[in-house]
Amino acid sequence: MTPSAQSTQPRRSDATRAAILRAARERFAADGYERATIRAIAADAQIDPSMVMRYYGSKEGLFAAAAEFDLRLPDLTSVPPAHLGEVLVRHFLARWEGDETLVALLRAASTNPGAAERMRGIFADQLTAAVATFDGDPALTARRAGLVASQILGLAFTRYIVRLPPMVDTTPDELVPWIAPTLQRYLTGTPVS
Amino acid sequence: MTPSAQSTQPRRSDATRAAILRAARERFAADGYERATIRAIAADAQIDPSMVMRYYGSKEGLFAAAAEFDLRLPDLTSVPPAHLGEVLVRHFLARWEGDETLVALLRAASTNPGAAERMRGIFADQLTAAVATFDGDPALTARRAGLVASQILGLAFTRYIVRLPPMVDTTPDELVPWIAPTLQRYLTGTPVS
DNA sequence: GGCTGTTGCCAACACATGTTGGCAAACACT
DNA sequence: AGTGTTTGCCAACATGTGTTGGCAACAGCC
Repeated sequence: MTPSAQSTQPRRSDATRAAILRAARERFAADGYERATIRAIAADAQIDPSMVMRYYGSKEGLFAAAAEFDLRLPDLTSVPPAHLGEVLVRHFLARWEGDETLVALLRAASTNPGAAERMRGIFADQLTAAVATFDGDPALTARRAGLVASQILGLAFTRYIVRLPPMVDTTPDELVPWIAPTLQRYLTGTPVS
Repeated sequence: MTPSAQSTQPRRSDATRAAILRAARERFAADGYERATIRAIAADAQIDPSMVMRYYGSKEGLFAAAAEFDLRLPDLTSVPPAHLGEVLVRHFLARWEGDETLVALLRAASTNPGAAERMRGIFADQLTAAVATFDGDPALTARRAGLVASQILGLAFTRYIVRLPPMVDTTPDELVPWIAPTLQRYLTGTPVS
């Protein structure tokens, strides 16, 4: 390790590292944490299993690196309040169609405590923070974010994990008019008793 | 095996079978399919691991027996149409608070294809059938059931699996007025474009 | 009593897993 | 050319897994 700035020197093994990460994301998404073996990931990346250990320390470390995930939520203050729900569904659907990281995280969170913890962090921090930008009541804010998470994750769970036929066969454009009003009410509505 | 009626003879090992099943449900619910080992289940039931094999054939067979699940949906034709959503949330929350079978199924469905298949069957058959009793349009019926499943399973996933704080700290009575309108619209509403 | 089927446990097998240490080749740098 | 570091592979270890076969104790029945 160089004592001075070490972040900007490209290493010769960067390609290998990237290949491992890509294979890991694929396997974790397809098989979940325990079924995705280091040997299988290494085989996909066409390298030796011991390389994975050297570069990522352990299986947990590899998962931690592979499941780095940013919701990339847009600035909600610049969205017309009446369109918040629609913007959010569209954003989420677009965000994880084609990026298997969230599926990997979702599958792993079911059985791996560390993954569940990370999932909690992502939604508690990023989503709650976004909701807080336009919601005044701090007590309600967390609940609103939790409710949105329940519908969003339920959508992902039924569509990408369980693969319920009616949820798989429906296009995002067909889904939006159903889901958007739900999120809209969770975000800006008040429960009627 | 007796060639005649064999279903009504109680066996001496019924207590053992039941203990295994109870321990299996607990372990599958707490750890998921792969982490729940036959040895741990046998230890919980205070029995030898080989007994599990003799009575349930294999780990998959044990899971199949432990994850038998009936939603026990009420007759929806006798429910005032305007209260369908509320009745359903209340029913689901009551149904799986205290019964860990669904949690076991939910966890396992994330990584085990067979469990996912069973989950698909449960919701496709039982829920879609229930919706069909009051919904006229067959094409829409499946979609309505899928949408309800997405919110219901999302609720269970965030509350019992990921354990998002705002969803865990909320009582069923507080949850109902938020979730009920969602289900109500999925069941009887029409999407606005 | 004797006999048959059941219940239970022990020990072991075959295999897959995460993980480690050593060693050869390729590289970077003087 | 020479030296230290990095990259990669091979072989192996320790452990945990589902699963199997054999053998003792027991219950039920003639």
